[in-house]
Amino acid sequence: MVSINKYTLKSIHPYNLDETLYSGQSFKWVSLDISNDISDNWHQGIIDNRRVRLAQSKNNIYLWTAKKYADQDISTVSSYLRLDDDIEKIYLAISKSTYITSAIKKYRGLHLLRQPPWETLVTFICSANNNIPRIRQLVSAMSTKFGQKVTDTFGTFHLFPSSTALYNAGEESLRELGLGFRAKYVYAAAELDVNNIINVEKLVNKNYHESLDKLTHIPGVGDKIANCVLLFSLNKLEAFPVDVWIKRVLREVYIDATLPIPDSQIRPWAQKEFGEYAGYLNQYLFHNRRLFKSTIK
DNA sequence: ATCGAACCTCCAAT
DNA sequence: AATTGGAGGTTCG
Repeated sequence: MVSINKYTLKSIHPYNLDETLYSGQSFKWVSLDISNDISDNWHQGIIDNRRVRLAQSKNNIYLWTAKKYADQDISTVSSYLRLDDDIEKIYLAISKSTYITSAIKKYRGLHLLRQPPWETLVTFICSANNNIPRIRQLVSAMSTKFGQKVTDTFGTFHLFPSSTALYNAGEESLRELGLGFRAKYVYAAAELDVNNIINVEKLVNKNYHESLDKLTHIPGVGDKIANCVLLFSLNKLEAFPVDVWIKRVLREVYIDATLPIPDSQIRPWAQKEFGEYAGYLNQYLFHNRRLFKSTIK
């Protein structure tokens, strides 16, 4: 009989688990239809090689896992959720407009994640010219087909496939999963990683600009996707992905005829304007503007 | 240098 | 019921 328990991860800073897990940084969390003494709103996901269940009540994050793995999982989850970010200090640094202070107020506790670099890279290559349900579908299909099968106390599941697994899979079978033109790019990224030419896992030790340069040398990875990888997995809080939503909100709030900035200069302009935590500001701008889309396009 | 179009696929909106 | 347009972008001409 395996012992399963719920563990508490105390957050000394405000945290909003729901907003964080579904804020377009990760595409593999699912909401469970299970309720128990702790919560009726559990989320299940995989971090590295471990499947975990998380819930929140007040300022406590709850981890539901086998006792045997508790220590390891607490440490993995704390890092993944960035529980140690001094978010109040970050709020002070990025509160540069009434628009952003109102977004912070609405989504207080929304955090960036610290995800595994390789799967973040592949996921965001798959995000190009694509919609969220399909990104989720592709990530799931790649895992089921090419990821290592694992059994835990909750049943069986598949890890996100390694670069070797995707390299061995080949471009054609990735195309068969529905990746389309992105199959070529994922395959190329796997090949560069396998041959030790560009290892995204190793970029965590490099600075922002060197990592950006390396990432954008991967086919299918431009400035936007590279900045997503830098921000969501490589711990570069100054990274600033400029997508259609960010462009929209910046033009609505900051940039206009009196401050004309060409598209190509938006990212460096924003980093200079918003500073070392520009990436956190980006996440709040994005989240706020995207959830507003049903009202105004 | 800069700027559209094309790119795979799926599906919601005509 | 068939067709078109677009989706959290990048590349190619």
